[in-house]
Amino acid sequence: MATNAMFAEIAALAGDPARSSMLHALMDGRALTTTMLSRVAGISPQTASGHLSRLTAVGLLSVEKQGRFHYHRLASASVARMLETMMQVAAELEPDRARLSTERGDAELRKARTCFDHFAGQLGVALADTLVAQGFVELNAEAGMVTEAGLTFLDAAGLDTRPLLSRRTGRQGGLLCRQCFDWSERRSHLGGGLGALICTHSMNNGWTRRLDGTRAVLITPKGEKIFREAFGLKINSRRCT
Amino acid sequence: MATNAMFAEIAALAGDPARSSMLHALMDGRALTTTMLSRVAGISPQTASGHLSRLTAVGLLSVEKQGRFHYHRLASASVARMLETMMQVAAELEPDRARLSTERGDAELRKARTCFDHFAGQLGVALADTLVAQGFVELNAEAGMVTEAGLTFLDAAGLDTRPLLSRRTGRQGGLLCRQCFDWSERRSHLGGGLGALICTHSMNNGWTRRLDGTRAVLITPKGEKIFREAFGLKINSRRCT
DNA sequence: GAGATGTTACGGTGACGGTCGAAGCATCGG
DNA sequence: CCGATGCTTCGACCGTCACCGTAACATCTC
Repeated sequence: MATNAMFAEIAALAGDPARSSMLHALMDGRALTTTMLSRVAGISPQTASGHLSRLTAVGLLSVEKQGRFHYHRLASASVARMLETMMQVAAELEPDRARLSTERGDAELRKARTCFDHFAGQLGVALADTLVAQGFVELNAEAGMVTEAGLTFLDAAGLDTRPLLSRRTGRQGGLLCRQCFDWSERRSHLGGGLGALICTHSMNNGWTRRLDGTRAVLITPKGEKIFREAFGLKINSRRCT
Repeated sequence: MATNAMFAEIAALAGDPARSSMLHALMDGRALTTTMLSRVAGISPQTASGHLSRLTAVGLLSVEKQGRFHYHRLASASVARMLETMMQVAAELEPDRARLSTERGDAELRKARTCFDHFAGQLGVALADTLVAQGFVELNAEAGMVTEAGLTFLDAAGLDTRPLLSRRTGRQGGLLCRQCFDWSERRSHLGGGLGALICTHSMNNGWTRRLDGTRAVLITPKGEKIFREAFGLKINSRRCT
């Protein structure tokens, strides 16, 4: 099998701690510079440069030059999903799960973060929960679907679902969509095109914004009001455990 | 992040060519002995034993001792899905895709094979296609769903869908199910619980059987008749390209 | 019990690759 | 034009790990 060698190469690239750190830092879909990533990984810029060159050469990353800065990002959504899946297995195999809750800087990450192109953490799970509770979305461990009522609701909320509907295949149910397993909440939340739509719309309309330098996401007062009143979200009652 | 170290360790384990070969050999869900796996990887049994110990220690594999034989298998469906996802990225990043079609022993693999617990290859894709064409299943790039008519059809074909229905969450559509992207056909096919149900039922009823030592699957005359008459499958017209 | 087979443990060897310092190139600002 | 910043390449060092012999243990067969 020809892909076997490529498989091993990809896994080996992801297997180095320094490269692994950099890939994780890029999992929110943003682009970071070489020096930024070297600091994340705790290595010198020279070493980071070599790593990033290799990751780009095989196609895991893509590079965009802006002046003297080189911005690196994940090359595709497939790569992001691969990292998510590996992350999930890593979380499952983690021997001492109790330590997770007492992790130092993770509190904000656990509350709300981006997962390449959609929300995760308590915000992501709570959004999925409230949409399910209102019958707008169906979700199980294997897949998800937006109901007809859900499409109407999303349109009313100002989210343009037309680009998603173009991918629609059948007519019997609603819009089939991807579900993503949350490694910190150990629950399913919305991913795929629908998750991306909600996330970008929230960012563009000031409902949420990124905390600089991390994957953590801040819910603005405006966003909290909208999430509570329009979506029926109760994020505040969901304390960190 | 505590899972970062575990992530790197998992990736590093999968990154060695010898271990990668063994993991691929186990991707059909069967259990193989240490010596069998050493032959697959082209290394000595001693070396293979060491590799398998490490893979088991972190939890990627599980071992079952039967007399002097040690049977190794993938520890969970999560691990299998992780390997599938990595396989998909590897296929996407493969530089010369034309070579795939002329690959030596891959012809049988491309025709019909198992993907941990469900069918893949031309058989898997054709099964999905015919079920979609008859309105029994809806499928897009992100998810899948069995319609009410599909559930009726499966029951009539002798497949017990009750264990799947217990996971069902909503009532509006049908049964949400996992879709799996086929790295050789570059199309979606049925995975998850539904895919596993079809595969095990086919194996148990003699519709298909495994070609010894590989992931390739042989469609028996009985199975071909059933697939053609009951499922409306046209696998023979789909020649290797 | 004796021989054969499957598996694991140990020690030594060799190669791959991660790391940083030094140096060179590109870009921005003054 | 010149210094500063970001990035890359090169060379050398060094730790890690895959690999195989050899040997020991477990199990099955005769």
